[in-house]
Amino acid sequence: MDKRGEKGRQKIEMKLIEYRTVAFSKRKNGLGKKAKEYSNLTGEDVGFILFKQAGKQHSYVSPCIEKVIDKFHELKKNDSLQNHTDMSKTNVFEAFEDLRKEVQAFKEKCLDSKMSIDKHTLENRLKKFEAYKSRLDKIKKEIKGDVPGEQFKFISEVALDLEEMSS
Amino acid sequence: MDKRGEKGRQKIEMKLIEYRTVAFSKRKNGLGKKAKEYSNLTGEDVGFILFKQAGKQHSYVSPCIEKVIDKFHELKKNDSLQNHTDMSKTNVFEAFEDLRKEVQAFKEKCLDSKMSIDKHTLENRLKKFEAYKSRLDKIKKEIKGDVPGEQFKFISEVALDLEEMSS
DNA sequence: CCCACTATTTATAATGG
DNA sequence: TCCATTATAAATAGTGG
Repeated sequence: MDKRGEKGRQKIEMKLIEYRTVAFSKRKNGLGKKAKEYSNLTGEDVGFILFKQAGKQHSYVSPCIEKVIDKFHELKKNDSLQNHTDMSKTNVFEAFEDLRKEVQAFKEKCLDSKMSIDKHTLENRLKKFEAYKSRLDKIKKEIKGDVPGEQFKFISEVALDLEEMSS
Repeated sequence: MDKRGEKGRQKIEMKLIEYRTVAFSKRKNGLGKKAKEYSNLTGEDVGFILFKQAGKQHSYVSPCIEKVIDKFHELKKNDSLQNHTDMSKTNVFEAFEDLRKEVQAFKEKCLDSKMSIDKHTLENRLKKFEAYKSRLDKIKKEIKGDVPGEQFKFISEVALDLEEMSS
């Protein structure tokens, strides 16, 4: 008998659908799996954030990102005491977005031949980059021991329910 | 003739491999596609970040996250002038991670029956949540008009080359 | 990097527990 | 939410341009 149309995967139009908790859960897991595979293959660390809109079913926070952020704060304290470096950032994502901006600005200055960078500024920038970089290394090293059974890759996820508290 | 083993997809072990730029590019695109599909289906906004390690081939920044962050800064200025609200956060990811922490702390206080929350504190918290929420709404509204051809969903990506500047 | 093609693997929709 | 099964859809490794 012809089983087509009865069961098995059916094509889904990519538009907003509701109350498909099982399907959403599978896709969220799939997204995490793909991110982890990409990370394992390339060596890049991957983080992602889900912003949940309305009063949907639930909000979810993986323990992994909590751990990374806690460690980040802990190391921030130690670094500022020991090295007197600028450790003002309070969030891994923010710190690295900040670093990206600095790298970009630095590149632009280098490419602009009309403007020469003085050595003091250059040294300060490089110091800051080194500080951030060593902090990431420390975080990765510290977390590695806490995550049992698999190679540490920075796969993290945060889901927020934005409406939940204000209604 | 038997074409198995000659071409077509082969199984790949999920460990670090190098110089597979084409394969990586395909997987990065796939990751973005999956994130966009998830976002379109659920209505949640999704952001992800790639932390690139060593001096690999390239670093990539999508224009989308730039636009969101620029808009965030622009609205921050306006909000603080017009509403005198606390708009100290300088980064979308940081702001929402911060919000998540506040929500969590608030929940814990509510569940702790030994501790009653005074109305003044409660009102201040709700005000702050409302301010963040309206800012996200504004960002989404503003960006929507700038992204041609598709429904706005917060799919953003940042790749960093951490080693590039310090070597 | 892009595109296109093919053969295969992987993800997942539907369903039931 | 989890697990399992099945059939199909989608992703992608390998290759060449």
